[in-house]
Amino acid sequence: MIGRVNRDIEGLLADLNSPQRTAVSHTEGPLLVLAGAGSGKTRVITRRAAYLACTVAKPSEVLAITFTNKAANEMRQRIIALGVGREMTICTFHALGARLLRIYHDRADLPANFTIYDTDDQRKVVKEAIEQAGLATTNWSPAAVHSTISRAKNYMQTAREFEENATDWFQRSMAKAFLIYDRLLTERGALDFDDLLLKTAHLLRIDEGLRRSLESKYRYLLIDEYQDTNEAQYVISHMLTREHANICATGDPDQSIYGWRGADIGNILHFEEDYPSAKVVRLEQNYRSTRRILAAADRVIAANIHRKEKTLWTENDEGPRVRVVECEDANEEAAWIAEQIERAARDGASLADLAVFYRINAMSRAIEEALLRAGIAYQVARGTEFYNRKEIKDVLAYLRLLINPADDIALLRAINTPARGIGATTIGRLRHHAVTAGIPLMNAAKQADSVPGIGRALARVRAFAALMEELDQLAGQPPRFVVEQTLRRSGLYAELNKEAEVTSSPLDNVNELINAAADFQRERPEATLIDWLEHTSLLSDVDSVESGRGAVTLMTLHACKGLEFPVVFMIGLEEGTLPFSRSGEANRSSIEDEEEERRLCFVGMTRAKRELNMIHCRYRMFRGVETRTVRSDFLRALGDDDIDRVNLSGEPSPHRKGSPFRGQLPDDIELWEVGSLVRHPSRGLGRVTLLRRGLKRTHVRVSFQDGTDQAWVLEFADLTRVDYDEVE
DNA sequence: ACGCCAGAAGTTTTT
DNA sequence: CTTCTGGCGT
Repeated sequence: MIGRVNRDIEGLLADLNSPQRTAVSHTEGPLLVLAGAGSGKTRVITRRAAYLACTVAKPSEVLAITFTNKAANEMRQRIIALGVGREMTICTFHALGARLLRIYHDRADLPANFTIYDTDDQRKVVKEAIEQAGLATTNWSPAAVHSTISRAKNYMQTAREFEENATDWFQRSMAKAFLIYDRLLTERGALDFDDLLLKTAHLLRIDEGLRRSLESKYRYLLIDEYQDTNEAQYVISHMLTREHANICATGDPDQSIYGWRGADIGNILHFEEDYPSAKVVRLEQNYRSTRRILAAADRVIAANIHRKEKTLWTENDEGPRVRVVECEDANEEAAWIAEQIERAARDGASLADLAVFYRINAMSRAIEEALLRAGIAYQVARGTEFYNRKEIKDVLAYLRLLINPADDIALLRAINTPARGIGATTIGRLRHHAVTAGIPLMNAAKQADSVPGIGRALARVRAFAALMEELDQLAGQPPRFVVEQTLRRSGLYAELNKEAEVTSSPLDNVNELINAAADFQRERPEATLIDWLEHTSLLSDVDSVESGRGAVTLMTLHACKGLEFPVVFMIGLEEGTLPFSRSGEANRSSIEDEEEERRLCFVGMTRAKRELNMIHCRYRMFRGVETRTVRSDFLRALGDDDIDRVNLSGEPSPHRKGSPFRGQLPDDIELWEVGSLVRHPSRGLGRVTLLRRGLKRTHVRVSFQDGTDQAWVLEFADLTRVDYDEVE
């Protein structure tokens, strides 16, 4: 027996390089693995988890936290393949939070059946909160308020604290909405995504007994993508390792791309200060990409100032040159990619080897159309989209209401879908009754008899309440069965069948939902409806990506993190798109934002194993208007040597001298000052109100004659200075 | 109560 | 170019 285990341990270390081996065999105490792109990090983590389970720990004592469910599943498969039991806990921070809060709900002061609200639901609640706070939704966009709330929660700031820190009317109003938002969630027994982390972190802080017992249960903690953890996740990981300090963080500061949602790159940069006894291992040998790809990626990332120097090297061959392609517009871009893919396929490549990355989801459309036209199979990494479909949300609303009758958002969706003749007036009356009695809408519906003025609708509301009670009898059955019965008994199925003469896709989708429930049940035979709903709420976009499906993969640059493909196409290498900036808010794009964009570009480039194509268009549609673009500064960083530059649009390059779009400061820049008169081709005459010379760019703000303001990066603004005497 | 139409509004990235 | 909203008509 001992002999066998020893052989296994040998096997776990056998084909690793020296730093990898150090990381895998380090068992006790804090460990930081700074793993450059393609340096075999996944291999190290899985081996290390298995190594722990073969030497110092029981599998159930190892907790591994990954960034996505997909990563968790793959890791689990690999560990099982290494011959280690299935008892290891491998999940995302959010899933861990959901699980702990579900088990220890009474300590966390939550109902056992709490619902997890998705972005859509969260926004609806925010909207209600804004209204109840007496603010106008015209001035206070739910999306903006929501993102402020979310940001605060990511920093573990409660609504109360937010209120205490509010200095002006604007912040006090925001605090008001925040407080109401949280109250509404509580009333409905609902948590948002941020709460899953926040409440878990809070629980571990206040309940020392629980913290201790969890810490000793999970004696070894592994956290992947540590550079993308936020404050709440940081607290959770520290609470779980306070005494044994067996924390292994892996990540790469150069791949930190979630700062906008509260991720703090400082967590990984200051790991050694948090754990002075930390062992630090650097993985710098890249096994993934060709030398040329690596060199190109390095040239891009090297421009970041706030950075720990790191040298990635490889023994791989040089490979073909990186290609930079200029297209006329998005259609040409898409057509060219389709053509390249066709050719690659003819040459024997598998479609699964090819991927297209873009900065924003909206950019997938043109590519999809071109691939469709060419008859090329593709998959878009947008797993959550399926669950955002109307017909799917309709079914889920019933299920959520079954689990949690206090979920008013779910009731409002289900009560008149399919149409039962319960309209706005009746719902208004139910609402009023619910608010007066301080009860959820579902209870109000059950007491419809005592709702004043309900009239003819009484019978209909009663029928709905009866339906829910009938379904409630089934709620303990396996998910698949409940889904099916809900579809049948609610009348949704009949409705979709009727519609199917026009479009069958909604019907197909709900059937797909039944399959999804069945699959889940097969994976976890003991799973309840609650488990399945939780699972569906925590799905992420990449989770739907399957390798080996024989299809080209389309995804955002954020979604591609952690993956690799032999051939990569990156599109939209244009200022404003990559790096992304919101138009008219040039003054908001800070150095930090710009560096994060550069890291995003770096992440995309380092996914490529053999061929990397970076494409930019001279024109791109923006809100239905064809807009002139400027090549991304990231392409300039690549230089000209050793790069294949392809120009598909035969026309003269627009970047010649004299063009206002050349991305250079105007020749007479020294004459520009605040107060200068300038002319813009479409906006007319204006006056410079701000001129700020940054490290790399000059920002300018202009106030026009019509009273409007506009901010630009001067290099890219189509402005010319006008002398006073010209104007008179 | 519900469907249709016109007008406005809005687009990062995600658990 | 879409997607959502709100108002109006049936």
